[in-house]
Order: sequence, then structure tokens, then C-alpha cells
Amino acid sequence: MPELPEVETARRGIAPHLEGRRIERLTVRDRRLRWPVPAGLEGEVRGQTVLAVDRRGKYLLLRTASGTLILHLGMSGSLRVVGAADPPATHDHLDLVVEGGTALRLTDPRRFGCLLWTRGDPARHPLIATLGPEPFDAAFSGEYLFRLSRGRRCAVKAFLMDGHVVTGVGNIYASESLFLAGIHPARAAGRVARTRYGRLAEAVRTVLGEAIRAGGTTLQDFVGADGRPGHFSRQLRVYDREGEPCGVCGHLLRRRVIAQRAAFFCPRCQR
DNA sequence: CCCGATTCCTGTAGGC
DNA sequence: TGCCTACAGGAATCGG
Repeated sequence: MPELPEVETARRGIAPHLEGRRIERLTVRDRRLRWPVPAGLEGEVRGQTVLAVDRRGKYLLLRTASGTLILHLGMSGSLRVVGAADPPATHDHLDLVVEGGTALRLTDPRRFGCLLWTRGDPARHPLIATLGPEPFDAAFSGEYLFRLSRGRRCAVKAFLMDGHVVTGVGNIYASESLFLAGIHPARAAGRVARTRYGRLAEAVRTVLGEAIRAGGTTLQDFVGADGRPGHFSRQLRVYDREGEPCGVCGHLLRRRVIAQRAAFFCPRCQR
């Protein structure tokens, strides 16, 4: 379930171990990720220095002078910093070994993650170029959501989870944000009023901000984190709480599949 | 263009 | 105890 807060937490955790370090080698044990790890990537990155570890949406960008590694955790991916000699376990598909005897290790049981390479500006890479604004960017606003949504008949929850609308909001935080904003997840995106989109944009930032802070404390040893809600779930207001009372009005929370995804909401607070 | 359905994969939980 | 099925979730892609 890595959504923006988890990826940002991962970025903060791994950056100090990678930035300024030379890549000694890339070991690929299984190339069969969402897209095959490019043939010859090992040779491309060997000897390069990691200049910066950036994030765009749910993508991590490991920049070097000759190109950028584009890393996505998919649904079940997680990263750990390990000793380069530590024996890999099942599903440990990649090791990026840097100087100093440490390695960045990707574990991804479902293999929906990816590791790609681009020589040019990663912002122009097809997977990155079409992404919507970052939730904490000024371009992401109620007015932006309102304008983009006019005429759209898909559920507002599906609209919010579309990475081309805004990046980083996955299934969990979409439900949480819509609850805070008081918007019913099944409502057509084009039928949500401007003022309510203002509340939604604010709610997204509130929810993601809280989660990033929680990630900093509960997942400070995130390198061992497995990506499941874990401690996070404690502070979720509606996600996975079907049948429990709403914290605001006491009405029982509901679960409903909307656009092929589980949505959790309060039928009284959200219209 | 827009949208719903499908697809990739495997660990886990629940039913029998 | 163990087998079987349903389900979870990110996001590209396909089909209408």
C-alpha cells in the first residue's frame, strides 16, 4: 500500500545512505517486475554516484550524472538498507550496492513495482510527464480540481485516485480525505461544488501530512517496514472500519466497492 | 476523450 | 490440519 506518505518516508530513510555514494554494482535477481528491469542496466549504473534521491508522486528518482533510476514500489514493494553481504530472502529482487558495504534492497512479493532508467530529464519520462501536480504544490487547489472535474461522470473517489489528476493519493487516503471533506465517494466528480473541492484539497493535504508525520515516528525503522497499515491504521478515521461508529456522528461506517476499489465512508457525514 | 473492466502477482484470511 | 477461494492494492491498458 505504499502511497505518497510511505514513499516519502522511504525516501527520507534511504537518502542519507545513498546520496554522495558511488554505486559499486546493481544485482538483479529477478527482472520480472511490472516492466522488466532493462537489460544492461547493471552496466549503466556501475560507477555512477547517487547525486540525489527525489520523489515524484509515488516514484522515487535516484539521480546520477548520466541518468536517473526510476523506482516504484507498486503495491507490495518495500526498501531496506542492508549489509551488502546479507543473504537475500525470497522476493528480494534487487540490490543496489553502494560504497561502504551497504545496499539498497527491494523486496516486492507481487512484483508490481518497477526499476527503470532514463538518460534524459526524468520529468519527461512517459510515466512521469503525465502525472498530475503534487498534493503539496500550489498548483493543487480546489479551483484546479473543480475545473478539471467539470463534465466528468466518474466517482469523485476514482477521480481523486487518478494519478493524472493528483499524485500520491491511493485507496486508503482517498477514503480518508473524502471523509474529512464530507463528500460521498460515489458522487460524480463533475457534480461536486467548487467550495467542496476547496475542502477536499485541504483534506488531502491534512491527511497526507498527518501520515507523513506518523511515518516519521512509527516507521522510523521503516527499512524493516512491510508496507501494511500497521501502526498507521490506528489513526485512520474510516479505512477498514466498516461497522464501527463514525468518530464525528456515531453512525455506522459503511464499505462499498466503487470503481473496483473498496471505499469506506460515513453515510451521514458524507453526501 | 471518457470510463469501466481487466490485468499483472502472491500472501493472507476465512470458510468448509 | 489443510485445501480452496476471495481479496487486497497501483496503475497501465484494453474495449466500448
